[in-house]
Amino acid sequence: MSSSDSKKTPPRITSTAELARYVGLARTTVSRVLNRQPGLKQSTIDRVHHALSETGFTPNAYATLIKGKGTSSIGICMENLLTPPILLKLATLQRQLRSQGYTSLIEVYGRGESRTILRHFLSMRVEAVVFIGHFDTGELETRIRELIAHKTPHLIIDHHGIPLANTVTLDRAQAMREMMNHLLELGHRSFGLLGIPLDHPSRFERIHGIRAALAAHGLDLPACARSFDAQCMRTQDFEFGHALARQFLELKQPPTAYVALNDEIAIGAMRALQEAGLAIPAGASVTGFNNQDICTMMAPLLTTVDQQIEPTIKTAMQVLMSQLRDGMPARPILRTIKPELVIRQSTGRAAR
Amino acid sequence: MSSSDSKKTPPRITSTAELARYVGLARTTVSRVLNRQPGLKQSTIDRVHHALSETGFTPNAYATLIKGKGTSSIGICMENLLTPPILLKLATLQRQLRSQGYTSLIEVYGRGESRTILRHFLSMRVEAVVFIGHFDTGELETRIRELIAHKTPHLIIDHHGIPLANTVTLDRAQAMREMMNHLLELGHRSFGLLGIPLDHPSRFERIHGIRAALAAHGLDLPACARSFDAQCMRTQDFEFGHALARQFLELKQPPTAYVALNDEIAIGAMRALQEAGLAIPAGASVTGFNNQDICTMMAPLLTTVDQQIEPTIKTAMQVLMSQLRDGMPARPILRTIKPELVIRQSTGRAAR
DNA sequence: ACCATTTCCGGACAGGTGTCCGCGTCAAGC
DNA sequence: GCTTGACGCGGACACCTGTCCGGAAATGGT
Repeated sequence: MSSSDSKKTPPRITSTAELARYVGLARTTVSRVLNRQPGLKQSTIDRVHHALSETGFTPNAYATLIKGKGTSSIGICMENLLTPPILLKLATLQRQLRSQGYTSLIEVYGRGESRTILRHFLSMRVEAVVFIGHFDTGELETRIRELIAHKTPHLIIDHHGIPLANTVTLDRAQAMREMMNHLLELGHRSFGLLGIPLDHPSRFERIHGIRAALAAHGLDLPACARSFDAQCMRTQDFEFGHALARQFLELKQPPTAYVALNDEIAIGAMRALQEAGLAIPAGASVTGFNNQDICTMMAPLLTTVDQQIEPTIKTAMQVLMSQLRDGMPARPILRTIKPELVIRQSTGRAAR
Repeated sequence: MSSSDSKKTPPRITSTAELARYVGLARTTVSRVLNRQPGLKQSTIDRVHHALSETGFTPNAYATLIKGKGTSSIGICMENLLTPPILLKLATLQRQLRSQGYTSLIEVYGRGESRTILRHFLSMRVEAVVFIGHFDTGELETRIRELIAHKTPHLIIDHHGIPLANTVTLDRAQAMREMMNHLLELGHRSFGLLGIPLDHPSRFERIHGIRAALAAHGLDLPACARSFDAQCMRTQDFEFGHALARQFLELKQPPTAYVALNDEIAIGAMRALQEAGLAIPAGASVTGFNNQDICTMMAPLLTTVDQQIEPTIKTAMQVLMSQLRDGMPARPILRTIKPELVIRQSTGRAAR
């Protein structure tokens, strides 16, 4: 009655010692099997493996990782604002990290929680921290300073404007320059900016690109472009775009071209314009940003800017891996990704 | 030269012992401060806290969690297929878990990787595992069996059809019944199903609801509904819906109402129908599923089904917490969420 | 039966933290 | 100057795994 009743309920094993007792071996022997050390009889190995699959035991990861010899884990932060392109980046990054043997700790958080999150990451001894998406610049900069002081590598994807941070970001100034050139060549001279305030720091890059393109044509930004966004309030993007466009339509001289912060706002605006009886692009041109799938499902198809997600993540991995290999760089790394203008049907010759 | 040069570079501290040496206290004293034990002078506490913020030291989580007495962590699994509603659920769930003191380990994986992921979770001693979204049923069932054998609580959100699993899911049969009733009352008698195969197990629920509604009106499913999807191939949903609708338009008698698996497919189909010169809803009705933001940006506004994400996650939390408190239930828990039909403009009286 | 070799045991240590306990120290009160 | 109490010190143990090492046991061959 000692060895024949184990067929029913394999006990719950929580340590290698218990497993060793269960199969009648020494703890060290079991450990050697688990770590594929040589000098073991095949029958012993099989015996352990059998018990392993029978009980579903897994060695406690925390015990192995105490020694601090590399946890092989990366912390990834994102803000609550989950948009499709950001998520695509997340999934791509996690897959590539896993293929390199790294596990990722992901935290989605709201404003003011970043301190807690970062402390959690550090207590988990992550080897690097990645931020994806847009954040509160001040809060983020504080976190970056802490990471640098802590000598933990970091990387920011898609948030430009923190000089001391390692950054991989789309060249949004270049994107806006190309977009504006496209519109200028079509004869547009008055522009409505949707979701892009003229003076908000987080949109500095875009405004800079717009201004440069206008200047190259001998035009002045405040004279021919207008924005209704006092500050950056991004919720319910579709509705937001819709409301903004309606505001523009109340002007005596509405703009002939609308440049939106993203595809959702552009689509909302398109709808408002169409509701007001304007044909697109005959009556007004509209441009988006991000080139999400939905752009090809609108009538008309939306002209937009492609984010180049694959190259972005590829570059991000390079920057990350080089830091993990060689340690933190002397100076912050900045890599910009070239955007790609995607011209479809929502832009056309200016009326008049 | 021994105590005045520490202003420049606070050393990198990696253990409480080092921190204790740094502030000139005993390791145990520091530990007591960190764990808020009574019987300590305020000045001592301040001294430690100051050094703490100065060096940015965080206790090694792995060392504390060795003992296995509750890691307070939950594993969350999702498939590569990241859709907005699924992500909204993820973010909501993670936030609620955090407010209850749990951290979440998130893994986004592709087919065939679930075994590795689950082993990782178990080695991290998670207290429960949550699956969000749609999965390969066979693979998922195997994982659930392992979890049950391992006495680890689990929960599946939004994947119906595994009897032995604890499940929280939208009542999709009910949703389809209501939707079909709506269409039947409008006079529709021939239906095109988009992305909903008639015999695929993962769509069983929906077909069941559709069949029930038809039967209540004395109608027969195969006679009046048709689907072109041989199997469940979901990539590029917009394109998919577009292609499916075009296929239907080649029939001699195209259906008067189209019922889509989700909003994206419905939008793609709407576009194909409109391109073919059909007005919606005058020429044909189209329905979506999920009630994503974009539904209100289409012309016409899309009739759809709301997922009730808040109640879903609230229920999920209840099921999770009850398991964590009282242990695994004797019988699997099944909670269904009542959907809400959202009637907008894309459905109308049947032509003829 | 003896010896050599393979294989396994069991003890030991390290790694960082939490906790308990006895003892030393220091200051305050009498 | 003594007692008393408050507070910090430092040793010890536990948690679980990986690894090393000497010795014991089993196995194989002759």
